Amino acid sequence: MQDMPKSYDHTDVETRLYQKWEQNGYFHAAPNPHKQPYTIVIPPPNITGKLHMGHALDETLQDVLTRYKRMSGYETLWLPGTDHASIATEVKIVEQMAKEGIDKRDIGREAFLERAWAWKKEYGGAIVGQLKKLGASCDWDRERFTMDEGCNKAVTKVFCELYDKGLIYRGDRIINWCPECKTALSDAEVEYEEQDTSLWHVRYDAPDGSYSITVATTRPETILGDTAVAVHPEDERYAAIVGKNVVIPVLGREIPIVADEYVEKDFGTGAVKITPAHDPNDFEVGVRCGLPVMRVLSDDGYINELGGAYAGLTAKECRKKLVADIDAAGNLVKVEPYTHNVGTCYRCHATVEPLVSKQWFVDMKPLARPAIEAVRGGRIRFVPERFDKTYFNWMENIRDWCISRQLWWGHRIPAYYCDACGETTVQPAAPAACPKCGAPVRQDEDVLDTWFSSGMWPFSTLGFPAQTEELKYFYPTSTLVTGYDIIFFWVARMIVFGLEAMGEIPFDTVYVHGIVRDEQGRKMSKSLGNGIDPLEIIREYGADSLRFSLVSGNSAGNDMRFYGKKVESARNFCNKVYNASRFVLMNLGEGGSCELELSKLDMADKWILHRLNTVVQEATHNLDQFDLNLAAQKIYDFIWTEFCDWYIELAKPRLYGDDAAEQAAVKAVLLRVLTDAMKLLHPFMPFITEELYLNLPGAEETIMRAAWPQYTPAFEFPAEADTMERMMGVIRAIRNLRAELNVPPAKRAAMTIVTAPEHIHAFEQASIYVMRLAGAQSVRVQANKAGIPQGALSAVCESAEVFIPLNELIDIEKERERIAKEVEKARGEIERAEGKLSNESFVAKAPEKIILAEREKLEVARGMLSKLEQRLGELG
RNA sequence: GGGGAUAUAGCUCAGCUGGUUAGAGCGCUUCGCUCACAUCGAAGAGGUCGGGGGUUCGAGUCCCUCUAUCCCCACCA
Repeated sequence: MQDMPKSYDHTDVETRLYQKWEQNGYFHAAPNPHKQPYTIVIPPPNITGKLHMGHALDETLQDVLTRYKRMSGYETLWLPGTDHASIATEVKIVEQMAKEGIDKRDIGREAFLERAWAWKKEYGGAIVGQLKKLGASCDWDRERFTMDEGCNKAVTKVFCELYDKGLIYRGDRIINWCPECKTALSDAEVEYEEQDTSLWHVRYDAPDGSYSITVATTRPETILGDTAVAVHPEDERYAAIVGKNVVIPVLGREIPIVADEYVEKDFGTGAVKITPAHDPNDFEVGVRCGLPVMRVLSDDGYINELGGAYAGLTAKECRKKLVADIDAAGNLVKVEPYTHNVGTCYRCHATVEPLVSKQWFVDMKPLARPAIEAVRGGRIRFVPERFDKTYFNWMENIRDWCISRQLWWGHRIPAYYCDACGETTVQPAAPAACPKCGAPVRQDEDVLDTWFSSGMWPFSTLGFPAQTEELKYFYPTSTLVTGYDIIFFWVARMIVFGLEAMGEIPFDTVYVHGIVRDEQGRKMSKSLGNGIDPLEIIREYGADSLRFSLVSGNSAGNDMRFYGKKVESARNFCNKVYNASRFVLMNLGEGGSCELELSKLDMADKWILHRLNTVVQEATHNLDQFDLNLAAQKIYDFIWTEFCDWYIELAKPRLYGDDAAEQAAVKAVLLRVLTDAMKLLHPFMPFITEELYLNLPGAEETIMRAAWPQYTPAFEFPAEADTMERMMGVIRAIRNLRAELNVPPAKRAAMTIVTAPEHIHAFEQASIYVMRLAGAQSVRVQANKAGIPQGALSAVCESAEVFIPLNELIDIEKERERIAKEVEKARGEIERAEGKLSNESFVAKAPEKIILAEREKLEVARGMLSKLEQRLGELG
């Protein structure tokens, strides 16, 4: 123990332990005799090959719960979300391809996949390594739970089942198209951002010029695809010309004027140009009015051959040129500035183009109903509760979900087309030939939305559709931890698919957290460059510090800011914990372990054990309620303030004394409290607690499998704890007096404590503490003021008055000021309590307990006031 | 347009089912390197809990309202 350095070296400990844990398999589920399943499922975050703060928060919260549950005797299974079809990994892979000079258009899909798998594993593995540095205990080595094996089967199976039920269909709809990624997107994947654009007003004239109609648009380039102009059926202004034609300016094409309820009479000119191929509302109008669909934009964002003279231009170029041409033709009525919400791709942030396209869709309404019911009926609970509103709001207004993607990464759609007869076959395994005509078939080139497959995570990772042992044992799982930004993408879909495929909820609790922002409260983002690399923080301050700072000081569901100072203070706490252990180990001496004998305990021992009991109960309760921050705060305060600042100091006089029995008792208490404190702290700070725990006598193989501290009835010492608190009050009062009057710390004095007769005995016993902690040379306890030297300083506190004969040090003016301040305080308190007690309805209606407490407070304050006033009188 | 959140010490935030003289960390002031720890210890200053109503014996905590800021969803060209 002598060779323990003075300050804690997290680098050494964390590096050593994480290697050891990996070797010993401690990162994996611990065996447990009770066989109570408890599973935490982790999300497929946007892994970029690099850990970011969002992950760190996610993983930390999950791991805190996992470790706590494990120590409480539950079996835990922590599934990695990192190997799934996460989008950003694909980005990484595409980057890799670019580096190797591979163009994804040039290579065959199968060949690509093979290489991509290899990269995927490499990058995924790197992430898991980083998570382990954070202390996160995930089961990466379960190869069969990876996407290509188990998950693909699950996804295919569910897809086919939904298809057979008619809930998945293929058709031409308006979808969101990302011209950058060249794929369709679901509504959820579109992010709207406000952009300053213009509103162009364009006049469409009658073929013979006898009438005209003006429409406004934010996307003039879509004029190329106009197939009608619409007005409201009851709009008298246009009633006469409905059914007639107008000519599209510049292009010269004639289109009809139609009437549809969708148009609002009072907005703009009351007339709208209709482009069914490029706007969802226009598409609907087109269906109702039987309009042709004319798509003028290609997949990569260029105007196609239907654009005539404009073909080959980008949408942006086309807009500029067409507007100029319309202006030249005299049909541009006006241009006004306009702010408009423009949809962008949540992945690449390119402006998405709504366009008509043949895609696969899920009919969500029938699937949403049971999913809503599961939450409404309380079978699934959101923590904090308010997020169920977000969930309902989305689920109740859900629309068909576009699930096909033209990406390179993902589960391939199990649909097979026959070019000969046009038959489509949907089944899990590829048919050898077309079941209808026997001709060869080809599989759909598209893959599924990553969130479609992620939605099956709770059971696809457990082997579904095979009825594996894991599936039977762990499904339904219990707790899901994720950020609120992922509720729609993932949580809602898991609930839907869980109920659909398994007939059971996937988990019973969704613990929702906020996002980590930078010091200014801004979202961390690549473009701002304000992201903070968790690994750098770990390197500098340690994983334990990072974890603790992420868990403490903020409540569930709320965003948090990342502060370097906060991590620093967590680091300081590590050092504190380390040094407290160092102190205990240095003093345990040879032989180590000592039995805790209740009969030998001193007042201070009983106090700290009593407090330990309370903290164990409260922290356990907080953890069960998912109030992780409250648990962390209580454990922190207990260790730092009560154990380190008070108990260790209280222990010293007896530890350094010559009474062997006393020493043994103190050592036993120190050991017990420290051991339990390490266990309580372990979920929050896994590395340092493991390290220190293993050094303690009586430690088991690892703290991870140690039992969570329990409430111990034998440690209930309310009376002694109360006396101890009183003594602490006395010590504080003396310290205050010494500090305020600038009494030199070295100046020790013979003090006299005057207190009520019933406290004399206990206070006498505790006098060694006053000597040690308040700088007393000797302490006398008595019920009256006999024998106290004239003009001694006096410190007044709730249960006693302490006299200190340091007459020569007295500065009358200062002392008067100090006492006046205290008098003020006491008077305030008396006024408050009297006010309450003189209120008849308070006395009549408030609970007995509260009234008694108020009377007690009043009593104490009055006692203090009279002593203080008397003292003031003595000072003249 | 619909839904939600937040407003508490200089800063960042806690405060569980209404009852403490309203807490923490950082910052600030004054002391102190006493043999676990200066990544420390001791003492202290600092808040009419956004404004206004209401319920209650009692409200930071419940209800209404106003103001400010933020988020999500939907979206009228």
